Amino acid sequence: MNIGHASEKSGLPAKTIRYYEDIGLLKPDRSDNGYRDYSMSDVHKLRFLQRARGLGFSVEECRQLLALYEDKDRASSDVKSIARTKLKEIERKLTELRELQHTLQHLVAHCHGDQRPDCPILERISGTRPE
Amino acid sequence: MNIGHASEKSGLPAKTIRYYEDIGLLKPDRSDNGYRDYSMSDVHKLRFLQRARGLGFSVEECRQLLALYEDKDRASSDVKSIARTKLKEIERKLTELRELQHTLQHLVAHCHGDQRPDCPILERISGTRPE
DNA sequence: CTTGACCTTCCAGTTACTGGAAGAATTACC
DNA sequence: GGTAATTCTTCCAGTAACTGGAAGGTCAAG
Repeated sequence: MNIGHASEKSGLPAKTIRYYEDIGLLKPDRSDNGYRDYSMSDVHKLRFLQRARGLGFSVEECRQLLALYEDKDRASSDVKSIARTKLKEIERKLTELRELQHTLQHLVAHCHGDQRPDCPILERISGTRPE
Repeated sequence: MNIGHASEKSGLPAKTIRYYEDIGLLKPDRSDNGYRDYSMSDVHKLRFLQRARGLGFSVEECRQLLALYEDKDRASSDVKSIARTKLKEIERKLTELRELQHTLQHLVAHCHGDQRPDCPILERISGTRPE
């Protein structure tokens, strides 16, 4: 599969896909014509990268998460340790996202565009006064 | 409140706080000595920025979300429209985060570090085969 | 057989910070 | 009161993670 198709399947621009190769996140085969040739596994990685980056994980965190898949020979305790660390992070993100969700839901349901000077949107957005 | 204290309260480095001022996300008062002076409202904004950026929202998206608070005189239909758009985005992020969470939970619970060549971690991480 | 879409590499520009220098203001200690 | 450490200021340069564009090779359609 060439880069255009991989781009469609993963939701990442071709530019970004080449960049991820540059920094060593994946290394697709090359066809005889020199074109990159992406396997299904490559596409899975790209799709994962597209998601994880959009969820605020850094490229280095993504590299670690991909390594959980790549390093199947890694001691399972290492894998579990990394996974557990990331799980805590995910739970934090889930909580924060739900708080933001509730705030915006409240805004949609109750905001009338008035000038109330004590509008508490930000307090709740910022998590200072979680609902 | 000076920048060091605002940094502590918001979880953002002072450098980043000054940067956010440079690009117009907030404009704290200045004390007589020239030091920046942050109000509680400023700190709420900073805390919100810290969270929203960590959840994968761009600075421009954050600017829009802050505007929901700032522009209280904006027509409520505009506010609601923006909020609804962001709500869809948040729901997508929540779904993706939960999928990633389930994958890692599975990994912690069942991975034994073996060499199974058909290890389906990535398929599930990438959302190609959601659980 | 050429036109157009898609691929290649390379180099420069953008976004969102991040580090460090040089100097002024405040606080902490003797 | 003096001075040393801390915290603040601005400015300028560097990094991370892309993103755009040029110059050119490959390939499928008409």
